[in-house]
This record gives sequence, structure tokens and C-alpha cells, in this order.
Amino acid sequence: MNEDDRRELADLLKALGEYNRLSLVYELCQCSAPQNAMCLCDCCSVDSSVVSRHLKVLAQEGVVQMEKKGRERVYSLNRSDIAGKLRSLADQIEG
Amino acid sequence: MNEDDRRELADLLKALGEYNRLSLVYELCQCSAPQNAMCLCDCCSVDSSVVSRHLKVLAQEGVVQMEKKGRERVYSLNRSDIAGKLRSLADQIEG
DNA sequence: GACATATTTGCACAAATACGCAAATATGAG
DNA sequence: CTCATATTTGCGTATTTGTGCAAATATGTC
Repeated sequence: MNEDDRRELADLLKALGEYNRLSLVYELCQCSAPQNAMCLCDCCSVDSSVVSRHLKVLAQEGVVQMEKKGRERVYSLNRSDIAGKLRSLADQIEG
Repeated sequence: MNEDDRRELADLLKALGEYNRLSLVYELCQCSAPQNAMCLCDCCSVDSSVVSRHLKVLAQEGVVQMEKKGRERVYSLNRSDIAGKLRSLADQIEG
């Protein structure tokens, strides 16, 4: 694995490695339909601006996908993509 | 998943989500025998004290295991343990 | 005991980060 | 257009974090 890929993977893990962001991911896990930020706000008790920033980070790392829907923006997990990367790491670690 | 478990998982991901620490993990990945810190120093160009601290973090999160061996301390990966946790997360994300 | 090597720890510091609040922006509803 | 709701952004702040250097500690070797 080259350096850039490793940096990218580290950034992904860092994005997931913050409690409130991980909570957002778990919340999205349980939703079949995409959710807006206000709804996601409920699962972690922080300001909506904070949720907005966390979702931005998750989107940058490809964890979630955003879609404009009228006045709100709905988010959904890139399930197979992230799961694949985590499994790939697991495989490498297990050797 | 309860809150404590989630916090613990977030801490694990955070430990893995730093470039030099992830590099240490990859380095250990490729070693069949446990390695000491001086050897691990080579894979990331930082001071030995920094490596020491990173290894401490990884040990606290259960990523690596330390064993005293004379004057040096050798580290090895908890391969199946970490791989299992990553796969478990992947499974939950994939739903 | 004296010395060399391996590792940790104390200290200082710069950069990153998470956070809340208030203001700005976007957009649907009336 | 006006208003209400959803979201982002600017700002200030407190905390965390990664880092290097020097000193301290640990332990094998002579």
C-alpha cells in the first residue's frame, strides 16, 4: 500500500473515530431511507451546526452521501464502500 | 450497541486513524516476529519518544501487545482481535 | 560498579479539533 | 414578497494531540 492510500485510509478512520460522528454513522445504519440533519441531530446532543460540520467531514471521506431534497439535505451511508475498506484493512491486519 | 462500547470503538478507530500509528500497524503486519521500538522507528520518521507514545496508545486500545525482552520491549499485533472488531463494524454498516 | 543501549517521561509548543452561539444563506409555503 | 424552517459559516474558545529535545529510568554487558 502506497503512502497516499495509507493517508487516505488514516483520514477515513479518523473520521469514524470521533464519538459523535460514529453515532451519526450508527444512526444512519438503522435508517433505510436517507435522513436530514435535523433528524440526525437527535442522536447526538450537540448543536445543529456541529452536526452539519460532522456530516461534512463524513461526506468528504466518502462515508455518507448527500442529496438535496427541497429545503433539506438528506444523507445516506455508502454502506458497501466503507464496509469494503474496513474489511480490506481487517484482511491485511489478519495477514 | 451501548454507549460505552461505542466510545471504546471510537477510541480504537481514532488510535488507528493517525498516519504514523497506522504506519506502525502496517509495519507490524509484515513482521512474523515481534519487533522492538527502535526497529519500528525506521518506518516512520519521528523521534523514538514519539514512537514510544504511539505504541502506548496502540497498546491501550488493544491493537498491539507488549512483551519485555531483556533491555528492549517487543511489540506484536493482536491480529484476530482487531480484525474481528473491524469486520464487526463493517457488518453493521453494511446492514 | 561503569558503561552502553533501549525506552519512557517531563516540558514546551504549534497545530488541529470539537464546540456553541449568532449571523448569514437557501429554499419551500403562504 | 414575506415568513418559517433547514443548513452553513464566521468567530471565539477550550481542549486535545502530535512533536522534538533533554533528562530520567531500566537493563544487559563488560
